[in-house]
Amino acid sequence: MSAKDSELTGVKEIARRANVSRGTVDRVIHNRTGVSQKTIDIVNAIIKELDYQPNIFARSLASKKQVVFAVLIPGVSLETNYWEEPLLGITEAGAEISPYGITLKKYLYDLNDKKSFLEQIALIDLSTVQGVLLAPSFIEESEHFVKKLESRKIPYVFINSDIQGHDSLSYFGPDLYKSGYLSAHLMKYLVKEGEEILIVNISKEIDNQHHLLRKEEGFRNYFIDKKLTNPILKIDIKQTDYAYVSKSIEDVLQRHHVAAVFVTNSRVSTVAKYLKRSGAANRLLIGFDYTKENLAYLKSGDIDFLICQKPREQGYKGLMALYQFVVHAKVGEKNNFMPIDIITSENCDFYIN
Amino acid sequence: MSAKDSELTGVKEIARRANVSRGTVDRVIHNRTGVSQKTIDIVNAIIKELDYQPNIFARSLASKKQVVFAVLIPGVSLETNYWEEPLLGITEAGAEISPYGITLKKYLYDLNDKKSFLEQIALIDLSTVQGVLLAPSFIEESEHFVKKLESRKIPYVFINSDIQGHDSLSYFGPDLYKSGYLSAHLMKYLVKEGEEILIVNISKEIDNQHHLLRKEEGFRNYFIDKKLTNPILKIDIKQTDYAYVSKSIEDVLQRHHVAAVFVTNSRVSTVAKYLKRSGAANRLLIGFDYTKENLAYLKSGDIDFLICQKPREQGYKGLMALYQFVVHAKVGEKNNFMPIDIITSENCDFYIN
DNA sequence: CCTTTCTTCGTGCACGTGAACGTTTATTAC
DNA sequence: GTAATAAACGTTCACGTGCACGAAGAAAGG
Repeated sequence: MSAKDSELTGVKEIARRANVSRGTVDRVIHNRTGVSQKTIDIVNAIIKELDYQPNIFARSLASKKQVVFAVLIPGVSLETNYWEEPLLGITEAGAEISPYGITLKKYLYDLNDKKSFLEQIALIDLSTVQGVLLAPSFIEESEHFVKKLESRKIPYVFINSDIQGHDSLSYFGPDLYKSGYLSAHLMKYLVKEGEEILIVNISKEIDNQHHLLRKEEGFRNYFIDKKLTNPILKIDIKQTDYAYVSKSIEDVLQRHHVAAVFVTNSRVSTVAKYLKRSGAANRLLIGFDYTKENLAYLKSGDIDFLICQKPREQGYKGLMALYQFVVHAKVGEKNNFMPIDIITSENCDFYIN
Repeated sequence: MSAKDSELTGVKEIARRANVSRGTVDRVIHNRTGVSQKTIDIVNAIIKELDYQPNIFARSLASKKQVVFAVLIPGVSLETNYWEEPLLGITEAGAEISPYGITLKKYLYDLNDKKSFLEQIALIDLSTVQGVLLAPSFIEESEHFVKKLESRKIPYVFINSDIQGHDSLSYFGPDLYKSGYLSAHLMKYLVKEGEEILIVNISKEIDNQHHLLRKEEGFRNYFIDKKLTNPILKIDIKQTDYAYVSKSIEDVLQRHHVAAVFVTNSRVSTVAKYLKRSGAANRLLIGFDYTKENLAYLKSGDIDFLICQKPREQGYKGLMALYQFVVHAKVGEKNNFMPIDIITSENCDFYIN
């Protein structure tokens, strides 16, 4: 750590102990050719023994190589500007580490369009990339992509939603199951026993987004765990425009007496809009994310609660974790669940995304 | 920014343009002696023109100097472990920047003892310190200290509470006035018009801690702004032990019919303890901070709301701001108010301090 | 045995800055 | 005017690492 240990550390010391030159040690460290297996083993043993950490200052000085991170997340869409926030956090972290020679390349895909996800992936030149930060919105395609990353030994960090069973460096985002669970908990307080509850999934790609599915699972399991008898209805709405959404909701509300609505993503404002216009705003409405539209309906009383999970921090911390690993070889926690913030009209003015 | 600009930047280029040697430029940059005023002016002009930013890698490589930051905050006390959290954030940031040669020196004082604050200050050897992160709990003493820092041109960052009118680099903490204001807002929802409200300040050094005073001010002003008629009582309790606190509260409660209690700091658990024991827990109780004790009373229903303001993040961001300034000469926002989180028994399990 | 080729390794320069040391020029003292 | 001193500036090495170049030795082929 301290500068005085210089005689006991560094490539020079390793070389001295191994009775080889600095160049040879360097070759071992960088897995370059031209070293006998015997020497490799000796050097590696000493590296391990000394717990050698390369001096990143000297390294960056000597090498003109820039470290490049690819960022693969949704862009802002017409229906929601949610993804502005993670991007802000990412940009902030990017600015912080840019003095250390890190460059970001951003690839923004359309959350409504699986094809654009693949297109953006195709644009990433993996041979020039030392790490990837991604939101794995489409399960299968993401899995395929991260397998490619793994085979190339490129570290990657998930944000916003996780894919289990893969060797990601870490995950920063909600505990999806628990956010659904908490939403149910909140709802229980405000509906009476036996009243009907409606779950609304709005997404062109519902089946591919386990994001929504996990939340629904958590929500339902709360009612099961607590042995509550409220009937739970559900609709999947695969078009995101207002006309289609409102019609779908209307359909259900005509046939059922729904006391509370749970929208599994930030599209809750679309539902709020309909409920308000149709004069049915007295129903309890819970949804996700502190977007501009949602905020307006929260303030007007049409949305009762918004669940929010620090989108900006997800981006910031996700990128930082990647940086800490790639540059400093520091491994942090694998799962980093964001707090589940409950936003109401009372505290919304003080919330920071 | 990029490595290719190397010919156009750096000390070498400055020297070339000024027709002097690198050594002379170096002397100007570091305000060392041995350069004529004329040369100094020329070099400085060029530095400004080129917007020269020293290469921190080369700098740290060449210089064995360690950067030292002093951290001056309260230690954990018997009554509250609140200060664990800022310290955690500080330690986390410290670990992150330690590869860049930053060392922390921690000076923990007793929040209940003004003398210990002065003692810790006396321990700080300012000639070895390049920056200070502090919680200015005692107004006058803090002012005196930061004046000394200013005269030595040592940058400093406030956390937790701010002192106006000083040249701090920045502030990370609550907008005290607004947190009082929001508390009042919450309280309004749950008391009826005309019911009596009690403000409780618990601290050995109330008069010195504008922390408490500003919160009270915000709280009172809400009721004034909204033209509410609830009588507002107040007690200052200058001993922090349970016996004394409970007696003080009991005193008031016997003489008044109090519907709601607002405790201006984390000592709210002491009040909760009394209310619970005395069987008077049906009163609304609002206080501050996500401490272990408070959490227990929140879950048991004896505390209704906790206002919390990211103590850990205050520490983390405060130290980072200091680092960004000292090492990268980056100036961020001066006032960084933390979000005002409302913790209830519903979301407390998901909160991150 | 000599030449060629390949494997294995050592040496030296470069990165941009800090700082000690050396050199030149200007100033002062006698 | 000369020596002594001070002021102003130039030169050089060091920091730890990456990388190009080339050397030494072993292996292979004739």
